[in-house]
Amino acid sequence: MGISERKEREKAEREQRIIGAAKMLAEKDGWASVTVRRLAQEIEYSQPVLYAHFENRDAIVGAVALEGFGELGPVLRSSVRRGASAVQAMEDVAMAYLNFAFERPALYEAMFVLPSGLRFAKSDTPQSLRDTFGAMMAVVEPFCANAEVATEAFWATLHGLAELERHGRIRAAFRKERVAHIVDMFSRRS
Amino acid sequence: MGISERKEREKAEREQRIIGAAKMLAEKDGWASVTVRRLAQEIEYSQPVLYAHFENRDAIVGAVALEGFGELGPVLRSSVRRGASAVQAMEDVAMAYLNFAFERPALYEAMFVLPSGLRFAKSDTPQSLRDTFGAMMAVVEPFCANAEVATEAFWATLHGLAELERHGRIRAAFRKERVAHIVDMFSRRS
DNA sequence: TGAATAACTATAGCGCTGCTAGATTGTCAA
DNA sequence: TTGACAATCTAGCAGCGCTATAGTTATTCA
Repeated sequence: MGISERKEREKAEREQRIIGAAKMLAEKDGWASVTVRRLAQEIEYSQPVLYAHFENRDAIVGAVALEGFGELGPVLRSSVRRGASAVQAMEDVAMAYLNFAFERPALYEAMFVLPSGLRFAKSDTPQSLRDTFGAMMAVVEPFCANAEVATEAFWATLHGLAELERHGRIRAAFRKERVAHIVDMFSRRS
Repeated sequence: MGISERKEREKAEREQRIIGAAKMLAEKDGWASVTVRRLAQEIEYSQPVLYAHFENRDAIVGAVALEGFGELGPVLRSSVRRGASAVQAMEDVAMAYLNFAFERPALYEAMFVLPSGLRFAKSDTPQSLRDTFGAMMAVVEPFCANAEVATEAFWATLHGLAELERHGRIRAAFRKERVAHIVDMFSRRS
């Protein structure tokens, strides 16, 4: 039955094209301009075809978000310089996180802001999500007794910094000072 | 010229009714269900009337957001218990901030997440926004040399905690532990 | 007081959205 | 070749933000 396998392959391919088109359009013109109609046009199929792949528009955002986590984890891990101290490692991860948020705003938005139907901190949390959390925990762990709680706090701080700066709530010019401050705080033994 | 004054009064009244209706609908069914049509129906005028008050839908969100800041500042200030130590004061403000975010999610969303056209950290920043920032700075100041940067970091942490928990990214059950952890960190002299 | 003017408000419509029922086309087994 | 099934498209619904235009009401002046 090579036929059904080919069909499955083609379907997976098309699904990837939808996700790619969504990613591209979102990065280019923002998520508001990512409409099902435009995506359909992009992949050269009619609108209803998309609903054979995704339950609704949110699910498409969710698929992009998942790809984002697939990227963010490795980005954070590889951001740590060779031979870096534990403090430097934490600073590297913090800066890498913020750079990711600012350089890929649409992707970041899909991952953390838009409704996407993704579940976290639950049994069905995908591996890439756990990996990303793990990458952050790796640099927090050396300093804290309760690593999970501390990592959640660390993550929240980075997310808050990214969001407030992205919305112009805090001064972009002082990003480095803020990172220095929070790394200084998180890197004290307790 | 009492006539034009009466008209101005009526217009201001109607504007308040629009904002009130938006707030109410948003809290009840979420911002997605706050449509210009529904607001028009709510205040018993036709749709175009709303555009005599606000440039567009976002501006209505912005007006609600501004009211939110008018509430949040005083809430934070009055949250500090009488005779509280500096550390307790910081914890009180942190908890009050998170409670506000979770108890008034729609209001909080308007203030920090949705596009609202509000400017921050600029010369035209409204007083209520400065007040809110000041309320947070008041509890951070005693511990930090660069109070503004530290306050931005503190605020970012609280915002991150609120958003990640609201989206189910971190475990709601550990809120208190996280707050204890971040207060512990922020309340060390540097 | 009655006509002219200005201010206000409603109707109706545009182009867009997410989503789907039903018709149509293409594919494959009998 | 034909019938069944799956894949796909056409066409449409109800709703959205927003606005041009028409109509009504209130105000002003002769």
